[in-house]
Amino acid sequence: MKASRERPAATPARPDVQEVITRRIADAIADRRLPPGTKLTEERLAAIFGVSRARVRGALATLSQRGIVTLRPNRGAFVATPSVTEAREVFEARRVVERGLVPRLCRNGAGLPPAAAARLRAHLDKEAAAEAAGDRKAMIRLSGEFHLLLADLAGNATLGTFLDGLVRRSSLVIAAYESRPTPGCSADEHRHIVDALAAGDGAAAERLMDDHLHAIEDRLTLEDRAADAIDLRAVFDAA
Amino acid sequence: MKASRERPAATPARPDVQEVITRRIADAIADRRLPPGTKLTEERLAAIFGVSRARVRGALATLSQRGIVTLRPNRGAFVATPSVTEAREVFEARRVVERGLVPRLCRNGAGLPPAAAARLRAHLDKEAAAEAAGDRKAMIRLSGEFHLLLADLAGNATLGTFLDGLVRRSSLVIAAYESRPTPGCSADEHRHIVDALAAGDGAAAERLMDDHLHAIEDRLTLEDRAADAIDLRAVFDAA
DNA sequence: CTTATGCAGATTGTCGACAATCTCAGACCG
DNA sequence: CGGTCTGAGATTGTCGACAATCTGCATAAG
Repeated sequence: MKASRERPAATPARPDVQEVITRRIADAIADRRLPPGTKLTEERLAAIFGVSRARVRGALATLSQRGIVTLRPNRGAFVATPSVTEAREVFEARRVVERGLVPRLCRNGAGLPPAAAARLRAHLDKEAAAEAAGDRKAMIRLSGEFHLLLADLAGNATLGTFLDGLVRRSSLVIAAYESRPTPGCSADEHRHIVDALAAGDGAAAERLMDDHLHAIEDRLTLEDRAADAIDLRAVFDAA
Repeated sequence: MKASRERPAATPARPDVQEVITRRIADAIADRRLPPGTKLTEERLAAIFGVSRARVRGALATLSQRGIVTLRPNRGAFVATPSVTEAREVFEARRVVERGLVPRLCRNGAGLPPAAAARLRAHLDKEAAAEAAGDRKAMIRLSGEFHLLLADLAGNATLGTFLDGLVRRSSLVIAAYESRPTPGCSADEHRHIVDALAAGDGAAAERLMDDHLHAIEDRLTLEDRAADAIDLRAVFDAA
């Protein structure tokens, strides 16, 4: 009557407090309710979530490892403000991973499995609806979820969780470096990618994916402008 | 007199206990001194390292996030024993990442920068020396470091730390699933890859890298055989 | 008026103690 | 003889308290 190590249903309703707090903070950051640089005071968060400080501390530690929170010794935790080089690294990493996903999605020209195509089309419809409604918050969220959906359909959880971290960091990068309130976003580009995948044209899909990620990066003004990164002497020597 | 956020030399000799413990455990696992499945009792480790349990706890938590330690609620921490699907995922992820590294290493056919080539050749020599001396421990370590060196030379820290985790997990997979004491390892294959990179032949390098990683995977007997994964009924129904 | 100095409040870092849970062995029963 | 139950020991989960450190403001000196 032993339920062996993998318990499919033996752990039905254990929310695992630590995990929940971690995700709530992560989601708040992804939704831009907590912009880059925000101080995350342990005691305040502990009070908000009704848990002990140790719990919040643990959550902040894991978020720090995922690169979306910065831990400064004796200073506390802050929502990460990615540096310019870090921003470029994140997009480069995404291009590597997401291009690598393509062959798994359209197996040697056979194209997407019907179920996968259906899920992607459904997602594209949601994106279109959000765009039509002008729901900016939903657009941001759905745009990220599109890429995670691809990882999910590729069926590699290891790459999936890595990509999840990259997408979250991308969101942070965009929050830190976007100049205008984003021109037209890119729901169309997603659709083109799905079309190529469905047609089994891997080469085209890889190219479109690469272009898409480059386009997102190019929309940003990736240059140091954070207050504490400015070299005051250089600023005034130039004048 | 402010030393702004990035302190190049202001934090010279702060070992950061937590980090040190994490790495010492991780290295012990990589060196196979702690084989898959080993119980990691908090109090015992705390006594060994001369620190409080909370510190060990933190270290185990981060190792758990990197996938080389498994945390079972109310049971404690164990060196991870990757499942077969997880093993395949890790190698697939490595193929994606390491193939993606190639274009950055030999920029559009220009080949490796001289400094990079020198470091790689020096590493190959060390590998050859270890193989000649029959130093199995060193061979394992150097073989992993070769791939990390590639990530380092590619200059993307984000992909680098991800690959570091993948290499460590690969080591765990090999420890769990290798049948014989490894035939001839693969120092030669590393040399071929470096040759292709130096020649600026990216396509060849990608192919060699892919083959190399497939070869490592194929040397393993990737089938469930862990005691608690065997379905006794199926075993005897077949007879 | 600008620049040092010292103090108070707030926040993080660390630890030990207690409660909850699991493991294992031996006793007990069918 | 095999299976179940109970208890002791060991281990993990959780929390609150105290010390160390930082931040900002008031005060004093130049």
